[in-house]
Amino acid sequence: MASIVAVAWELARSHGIGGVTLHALAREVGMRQPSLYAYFDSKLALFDAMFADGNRQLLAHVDALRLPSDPRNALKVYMRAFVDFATEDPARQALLFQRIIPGFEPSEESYAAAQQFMARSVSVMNAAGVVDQDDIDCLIAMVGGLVDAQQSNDPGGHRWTRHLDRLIDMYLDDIKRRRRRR
Amino acid sequence: MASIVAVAWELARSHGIGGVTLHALAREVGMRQPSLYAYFDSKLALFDAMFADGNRQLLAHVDALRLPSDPRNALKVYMRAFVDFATEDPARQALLFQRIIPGFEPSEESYAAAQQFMARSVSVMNAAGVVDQDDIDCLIAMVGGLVDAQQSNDPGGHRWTRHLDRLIDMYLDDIKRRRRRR
DNA sequence: CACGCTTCCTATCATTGATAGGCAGTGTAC
DNA sequence: GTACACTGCCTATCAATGATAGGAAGCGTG
Repeated sequence: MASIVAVAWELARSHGIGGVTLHALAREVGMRQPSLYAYFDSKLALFDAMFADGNRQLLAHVDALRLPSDPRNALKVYMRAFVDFATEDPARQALLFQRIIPGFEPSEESYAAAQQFMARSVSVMNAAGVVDQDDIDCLIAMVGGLVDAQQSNDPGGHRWTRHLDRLIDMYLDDIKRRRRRR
Repeated sequence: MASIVAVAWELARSHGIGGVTLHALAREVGMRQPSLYAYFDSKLALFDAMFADGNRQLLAHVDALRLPSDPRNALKVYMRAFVDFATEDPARQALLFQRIIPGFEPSEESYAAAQQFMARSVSVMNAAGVVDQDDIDCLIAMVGGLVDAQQSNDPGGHRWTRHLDRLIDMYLDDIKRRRRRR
């Protein structure tokens, strides 16, 4: 089952996440299309497994980081790792962070992996002084916006993502400034 | 042809942009599915027409605004109008601003409408002191990130979009500060 | 050996986008 | 007034794709 998911990722990388076909996937793993239904109840179930797998990859990616002791730098390194991960594989990014697949909604179980990554992110943000839910929301939206704009308008480049550190600095400074004002 | 596009938008609103089917669309306009090919060379051509139509709607929406004379407030009102437009109809937002449709790429002609909106946006940003391409990019990414996060995590709400004005202020202030520093 | 379980197969569907070819109505040229 | 062409829509049919039904081969256990 894990190897089927791995082959599915290969297909997604070469033909886009929407170009993954059960017939092609079955051919690639040396089976006939109906046999895949022994492993996945539906095509959406396959995507669900891929979603969970991708989030586990992401978690492993950020857990392998050696974060600087300075919380602000740690946040930068962490977010940079996320941005790199997201822009590295467009198909994966599409499945994990966009609503590309019509009708796809991650299962409770697969969503847990995503929430685990989210919790990890929040702890890094907290350490850097991003504590309020509003600020967490805004920072996430900003980073997501960078990734999205990068992917949509300049795939493979860094016209947007190169501003990541500056935007983080700007936002952290703004938080500090607001805190001082109170 | 315009009326077919209008019906297609209705279908998109009720079943999602991915749920638009040529058979259903034909039924809705009182024809058989193959007859639609007299108006659109393919389903992607239909989406292209919808893309152009949606961008014209957007352009009309922002052109109808009476912008405050203060450039900063004008930018806020303008961006608010955009955010409202984008979050108002998820299906339209998906077609216009996300890469939802596998294989869909707007035609040169339809893309012109999008660029027209972009040019309008840039002029409003310019007036507010957002001049460098880098700053324009970042501001667009931020606003897009808000819309995206809103749509994905809290559709119909305003948990993210309510921070729009504050983020604009923060970014404009940052530009001013950087300018002073030079 | 008989039974049951797993694994994969063949055959077949329904849906959907797309193509081929035809037919009725309408207007125009001669 | 008849022939012709053009427009607008139709029926019939395809190929691709996701999904289901039912069966056969292999394998282990009692």
